[in-house]
Amino acid sequence: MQDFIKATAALSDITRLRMMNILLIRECCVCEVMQALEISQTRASRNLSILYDAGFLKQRKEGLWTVYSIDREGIGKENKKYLDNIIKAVSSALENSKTAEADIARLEKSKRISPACP
Amino acid sequence: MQDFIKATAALSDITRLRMMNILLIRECCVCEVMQALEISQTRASRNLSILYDAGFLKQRKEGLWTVYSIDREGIGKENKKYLDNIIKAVSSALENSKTAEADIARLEKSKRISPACP
DNA sequence: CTATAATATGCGTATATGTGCATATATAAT
DNA sequence: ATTATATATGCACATATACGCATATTATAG
Repeated sequence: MQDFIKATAALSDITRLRMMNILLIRECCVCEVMQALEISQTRASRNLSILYDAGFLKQRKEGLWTVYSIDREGIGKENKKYLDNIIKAVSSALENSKTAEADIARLEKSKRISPACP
Repeated sequence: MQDFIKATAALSDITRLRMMNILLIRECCVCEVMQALEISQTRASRNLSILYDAGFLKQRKEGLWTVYSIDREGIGKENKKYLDNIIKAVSSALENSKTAEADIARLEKSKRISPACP
């Protein structure tokens, strides 16, 4: 029950919903999320952590980058069945949103920043 | 998108989740909710309103009582498809919760208070 | 080892949220 | 009308949340 509350609390924020929206398209490092949503680094990092703690995302380090993506395996687990239904709800909630569309448009131009991308 | 945020915010609270739990069993007036969850009148009324505003409940007046119940028709509507998935998530989140069980046990003894029940 | 770059985090602050108390509102009975 | 009862709501307060700024941490490159 507490896990469910954590999950719904994580989604009841527009910044994090927008993050789910672009992550449903493809994995992103923090700086790509910043670019797509046009938000600060702190804000991106903090909110991605919250989605991660709630069980929606997995993360991996790739050089200097922390890459976040939807944790499809974790979400499929029997003891967290509700996450699956929540993700479906997220998808249907994002339909017809101008903001969500604009984020995706910017996502397409977003790149990992500088030095040398793998 | 704002509606979805309202809906998830409504569910990210233990009191309101417990309310959904008992309302999934049967409709209740405010005083029955108070008894089942052992909470104050203010708390019951306020939180039921929040669930109502979020689109999960419908209400009707029956004499002095305000009776709340899950709004199954509203939830089924095409433009609020996500509510359906959220309700499924609620149900699966409530499985194996001691608190939820205790609430149901008390719900069975809960009655509309005094004068003359219809 | 030092410098640089991407991300994480401590802290302060503004705003939002949950609650109880007291009181208002509405309905029904006398 | 007056009274009693179930529910709703204004207000105050304590706690939680979201954010930016500055700084710490982690990893790469020279």
